[in-house]
Parts: sequence; structure tokens; C-alpha cells
Amino acid sequence: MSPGGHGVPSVRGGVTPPAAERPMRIGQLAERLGVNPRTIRYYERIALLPQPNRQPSGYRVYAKDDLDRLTFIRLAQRFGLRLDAIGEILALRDRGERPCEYVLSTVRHELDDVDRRIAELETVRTQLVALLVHADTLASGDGGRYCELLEHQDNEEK
Amino acid sequence: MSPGGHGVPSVRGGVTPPAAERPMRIGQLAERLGVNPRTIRYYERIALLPQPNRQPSGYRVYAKDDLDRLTFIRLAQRFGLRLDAIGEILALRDRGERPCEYVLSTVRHELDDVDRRIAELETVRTQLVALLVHADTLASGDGGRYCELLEHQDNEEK
DNA sequence: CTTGACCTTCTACCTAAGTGGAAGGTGTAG
DNA sequence: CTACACCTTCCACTTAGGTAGAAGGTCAAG
Repeated sequence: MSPGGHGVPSVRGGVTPPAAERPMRIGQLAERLGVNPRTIRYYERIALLPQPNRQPSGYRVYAKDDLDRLTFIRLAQRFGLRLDAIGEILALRDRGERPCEYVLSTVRHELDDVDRRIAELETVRTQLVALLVHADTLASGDGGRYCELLEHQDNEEK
Repeated sequence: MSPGGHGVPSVRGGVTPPAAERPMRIGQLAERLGVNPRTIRYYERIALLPQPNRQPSGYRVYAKDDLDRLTFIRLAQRFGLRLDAIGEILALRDRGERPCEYVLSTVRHELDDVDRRIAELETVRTQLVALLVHADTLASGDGGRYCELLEHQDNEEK
């Protein structure tokens, strides 16, 4: 649980870069962003993140660019974008194109989808509430085939 | 695509039962309820449906009971219950217990869950709308690192 | 007899976004 | 030296609810 283990490799250059700039290994990067190191490897596997540089030992080494990229991925996720869409955005960016138009259309689709899901859930919610209200007025006495509650409600709907 | 293939086996008894009562094979049962026959086998595999009787050929034979049970399963699904919860209800019923209390508590949990999901989606929706509004006011000119749109929005939130 | 619809089983695959275990290498502290 | 945290890879598994393919059996009609 104690962080840091065996410390950061000594800085070689004459200047000491700020903490954010220092190369880090997967554990440090993961901890900064509150993600699982496995998740970072997963992102690399699905090509959201590029193949990182490696230490002679094989350890992955990350720099500020990777931190930014990963930060952007999580940001876009918070906006509800899926990893494949994020991948498209990143690929556009990597090719030097401005992805905003793509992002916009993705976002518009996402909005439609969210509206649809909310509407569905509202319907379900209404049914559930009706079910509970009905349960209150229904003292006890189950004559239904499986569950009077559900089946009665079904009849009401028709 | 043409229905019925080689017809219904001749009725053996002296009385002709109504259509709903006649034994049927998986295809007929599936078609009546608008489900895939594979789905019915799947339900059997996960023990939502009992092992059905079989013709000497091995074909599954279903009767009204199965139709009712399957109808109930789809009904409960429409109420947002998950298959494992439906399985519990069915198992209670099979043991002769009244599942309404169980159903109620399941439904209450489901309601909480639905409310939570709606709230989440509303938040996402708000963000998406804000994003689109911002996009309108933003003529063009991308100075952001990955996507000005998303990153600007992120700054607004803090 | 052939055709064709329907049925059987088995196994594997799908989405989405990861997580888990196992076996083994690395690097520093005590 | 050992201990220990951290790293590597590979492969499999998770959730939920199914769907798809392959190889083969059944049954009625033409």
C-alpha cells in the first residue's frame, strides 16, 4: 500500500524538470489518473495509446504527452463517448486533422441516444411506480398464475 | 419464410383442444411470442424453463404451461427485471411460495436503480447540450491540445 | 427419392470496458 | 543474502442476454 517503492530514478539533466514532466512508469501514471495499470495496457492494446518507450528492462516509460492523452481519454469518457469514438478522434488528431466536427457529430448522436434511453427509463419508472402503488392497495391474496402483481399490472396497460 | 411447413400433427383425442392448448414445437412457441427459438433453448439452459417433454425424434414439445411461463418471463422483462431475478421468482413459485414480496423488493431496487440511471443520464445530457451550445458560439479555430471543444467545456466545469 | 423446413447438439462468438491469475523478471532496501 | 514492490507477458474470465455456424436427424410433400 505504501507508495513509491524504490524511488524515482535520479535526474540526469542539469535542470530538474517539474514533477509533471518527469518520465514515469505505468504505476505512477496510473496512480495519477486513478486508473488501473491494467487499463493503461488495455488502452495500448486497443491502440488508444501508442507503444511507449521502454527502459532496458522492458518497463514502459511515459511522459507528459501520454499523461495528456490519457487525461483526454478519461475526459471524453466522462462526456459519454465510447472508446471506439475516442479512438477515431485521437486518430484524426494524430493525422493532424481537427476532430471537432467529428466530435460534434458523435456528441449529437450520443445526445439522441441519451434522450432515447431516458425516455425508456421514464416509461419503466412509471410502470414500476404504478406497480408499487398497486401493491399498497392490494392487501394480500394471490390468485394469479405466477405473480398477481405483475400480471394485474399487465392487464391494466392494455 | 412460409409458415407451418409440414403442418400440425393430427389430433389424437376425441375432442379438438383450442389452438392455445395444443402441444407445439419450439418454432411455433417462438413465433407466438416473437422470440428466437434459440432464445428459448437459452432460457432452458439457464433453467428459466424446465426440461420440456420430447417427441420420440427428440423434438421439444411445449404446452400451455410453457407458453404461460415464457409469457411471464417476457412480461417481467418488460418491467425491467433481470433474468436472474425472474429465475428467483419462478423458483419461488415452483416451490409453491408466493413471490410477490420478493417481486416487490426487486421492483423497489429496480426503481432505485432506474432513478440513479436517469439522474446520471440527465447529467450527461446537460453536458452534451452545453457542448453543442458552446460549439455554436465557437466559429472555428482550434487551439486546443486534442479538441478545444471538449477541453474548454472541461474548464468551464471546474 | 429429393427437397426443404424444421429440429437436434456442440461450440464459439458478440458487445464494452475492462479485470484476474500465473509465471517470471527487475530493482532497491535492509 | 532475502524481501518486497513493481514490472512483464499471455490467456482467460467477467456481465447480460443472447446469436451464429456447423454437422447432422426428422418429417411431410411432390
